[in-house]
Amino acid sequence: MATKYDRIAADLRRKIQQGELPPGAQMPVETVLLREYRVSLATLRRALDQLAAEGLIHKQHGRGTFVRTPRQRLRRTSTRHQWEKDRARLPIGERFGTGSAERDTGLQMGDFDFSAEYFPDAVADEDLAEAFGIPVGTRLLERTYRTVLKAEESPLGLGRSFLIYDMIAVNPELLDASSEPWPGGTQNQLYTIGIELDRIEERVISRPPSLEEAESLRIDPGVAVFALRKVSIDTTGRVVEVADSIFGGDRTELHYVIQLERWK
Amino acid sequence: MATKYDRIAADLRRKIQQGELPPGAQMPVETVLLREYRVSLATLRRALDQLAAEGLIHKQHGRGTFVRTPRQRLRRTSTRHQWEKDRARLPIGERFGTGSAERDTGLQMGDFDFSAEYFPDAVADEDLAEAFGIPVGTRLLERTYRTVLKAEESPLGLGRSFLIYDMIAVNPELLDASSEPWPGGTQNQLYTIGIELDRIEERVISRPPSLEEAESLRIDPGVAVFALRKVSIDTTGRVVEVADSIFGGDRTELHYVIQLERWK
DNA sequence: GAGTGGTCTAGACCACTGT
DNA sequence: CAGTGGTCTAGACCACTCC
Repeated sequence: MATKYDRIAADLRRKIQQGELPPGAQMPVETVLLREYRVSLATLRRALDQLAAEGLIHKQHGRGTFVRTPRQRLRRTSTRHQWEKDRARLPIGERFGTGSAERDTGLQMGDFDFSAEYFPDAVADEDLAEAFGIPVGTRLLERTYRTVLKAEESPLGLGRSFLIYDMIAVNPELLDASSEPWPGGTQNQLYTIGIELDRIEERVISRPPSLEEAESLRIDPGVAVFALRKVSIDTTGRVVEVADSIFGGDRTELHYVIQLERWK
Repeated sequence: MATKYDRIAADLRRKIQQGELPPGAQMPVETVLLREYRVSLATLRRALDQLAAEGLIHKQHGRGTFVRTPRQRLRRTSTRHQWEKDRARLPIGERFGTGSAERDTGLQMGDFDFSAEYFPDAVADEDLAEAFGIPVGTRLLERTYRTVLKAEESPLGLGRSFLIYDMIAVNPELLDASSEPWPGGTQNQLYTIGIELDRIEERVISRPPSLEEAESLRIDPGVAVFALRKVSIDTTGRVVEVADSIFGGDRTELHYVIQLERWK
């Protein structure tokens, strides 16, 4: 026999998928469900936690439990990098207005709240030193990003980017957080100091969110995150940027195109 | 104040990371931990479930709870596709011996148990029909794979691949499961019927495992899986293969290289 | 059969949100 | 303050593994 919590979860899942409990609706409160299913609180909560891990419902302490709008997963494409490179040398007027996040989501600049903080006194720890191929303790510019969709409460993703301080300091504008959001993105910033990217390497793992990540991404218990490390390598083979991003696992879809060389 | 289960989980995590509870060792049994931390069973189990979700421990009903060997995450690279394409036209002797899974892991053919099942009477459902761009009901060859590392209990991944039946039937060998593992992989199989791939598109999401997936991948409660859909497109623009793979989220690392075009 | 983890109960009390 | 979900307890009984 399947467990009680499995059967309760399956029953509620069916009610959601068949529209009996429509998107946005408040779920019956725990006391009602307890009466309805005649189980103990622990059993009921286990069933609800299962649905929350699937991203079907969203529990809010003190407010209630709600059916999630079947949110389109945010698509993050690998072609964004070539697209960004193509625009990096355009005049500012053409760079302005939309960035790669807008391209991926099909939304406009104004739909986003985009906030960045700059920390010009970061230093490379062991992990970053290895990723860059530089000595531990090298001075870095650290930038943290948080991209929030105005229509929603929770950020799409969190990001931390690292650049080698001495490499970029030749353009003081790049050290200044008030220039954000920079039209054309990082690849244009690098272009202003004569750097062209050759390739980008991305490494993706899945893991449970940290406490802070779960909080700021408004992740329900049980939902994993994508942790993505992007390493940008320029045409001379140097690592010029290392960036770590976190995306909610229930809201994100990663999309990669691998172009193959023709047979001769 | 942090919760009790958070403090217990943090304490045990520290003991594991500091080597007090070494990899492979059995964790103290629940009754001991209950005495040690003076909490109720539900609280203790919540702490242990948290560690299991992180992949630090592995619970086995009836046997005990064990510290996981800090297993290297299996790296699955995007360059494997180009590598496989380069080998697709080599004579059989050179194709034999190692495939792309071996290349990614650095292991030899003999380290794997590789099993495949063929279902020549599959038909395209709505989802597959859309992915292929063919009518619903079109006949497909479905192949399911399970790659098991002999040194470990659990499979590295599960896979289901779909090919259009009429497209590949011109080479009857391709319809025969007993030819597996086919030296040179799917790209060589396609080469035998005159198909060259132009590009591969991969779509990755994270979600909780189904009951069957959790069972066959030996996934602990709370660990998410990567669900990867690979779509292969040939030089004429046709979709020639659609393959879905499932990887344990705590054991897998996806690696992508995005090569950029030079500025002119 | 002894020992392990898995399910489940019936409660108590706490913390957060809104009015 | 009323109403919601979050934490926690002290038990009972079940299911699986191994000797």
